[in-house]
Amino acid sequence: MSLPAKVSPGNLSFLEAGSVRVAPMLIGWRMYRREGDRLIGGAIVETEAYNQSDAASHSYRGETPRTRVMFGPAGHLYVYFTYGMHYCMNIVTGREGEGDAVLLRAILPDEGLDIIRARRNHRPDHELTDGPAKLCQALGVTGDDSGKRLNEGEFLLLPPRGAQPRVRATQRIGITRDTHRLWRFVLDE
DNA sequence: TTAATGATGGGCT
DNA sequence: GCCCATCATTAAA
Repeated sequence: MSLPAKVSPGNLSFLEAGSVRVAPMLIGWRMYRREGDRLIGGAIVETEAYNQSDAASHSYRGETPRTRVMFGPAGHLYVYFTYGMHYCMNIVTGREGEGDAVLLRAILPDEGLDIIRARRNHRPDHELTDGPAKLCQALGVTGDDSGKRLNEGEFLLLPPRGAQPRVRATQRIGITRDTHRLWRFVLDE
């Protein structure tokens, strides 16, 4: 992709809706990270919604130093460290103070594949970015990126290339509370 | 193909 | 001290 230095990112105000509404809308949008003159990333194919009413959410027990950016304005990255070795990235949604975010669980990479393959230790292509921590590893995202705002240069959230794809809702993965909610959204072939 | 398990450290009770 | 919004490896079938 030959992207101009100055992109026109479009209006991200739709992120101010609640995460349960935004998470399915994000399927098909494209997340890229700019490293020098390279772009790394691709289309989002799996998301999960989290909010403060939700016992599985980091924001459930209120704002803490860790979750501060999750309670900030929409359109920022919330990155957390988990299981002693992994990072996961979220897009903050909703209104400031709500503690609302969408976890990015998987993308279909289409830019920077050589870099992604190297970072992912040359695993099979279908295992490069098919989990939240794999995605962060592939894009080189760490806790240092938490709080960064989208579409200000380094992280780009771009609209789908074609029509909005079909989306399927399922139960979320890897949580132990509020598991009944159908707040995981995947691209429906 | 699926199932079980160890790695590893910050956050919070 | 317990709990993870996980992953890669190994084992079983």
